[in-house]
Amino acid sequence: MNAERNHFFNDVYEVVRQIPRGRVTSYGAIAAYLGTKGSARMVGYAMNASHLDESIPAHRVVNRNGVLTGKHHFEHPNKMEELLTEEGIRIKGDRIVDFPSVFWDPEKNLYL
DNA sequence: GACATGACGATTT
DNA sequence: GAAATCGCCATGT
Repeated sequence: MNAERNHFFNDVYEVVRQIPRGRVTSYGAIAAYLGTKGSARMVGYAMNASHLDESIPAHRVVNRNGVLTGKHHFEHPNKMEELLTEEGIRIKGDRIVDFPSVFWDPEKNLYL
């Protein structure tokens, strides 16, 4: 069948899996890394479907503000914040403290 | 196939 | 500096 159709989802999942522990990245960064093929929204959309795959640390993906926009899509709204805190990331409200410091850019750490 | 929606982002008001 | 607006494009109805 058309594996090409899912190319975007597949790529997004792969990049997300490469995120080191204690780091986070943004939807836009992933989209930019894959190219302009998909906008940041598509990344978020892909993550929505990621709930089918347990291997995807979706909690390490936040929006460009460092806000846990997708926490409500987890098993429990607190799960995302909890997981990040476990990895040494401090959360204030729904926002990551010192976000640029824990930000992981695939373009700077991954080589294609 | 038109209409509405969405885990975003950048720009403008 | 917060709120509103447009652009992005796949997915569901």
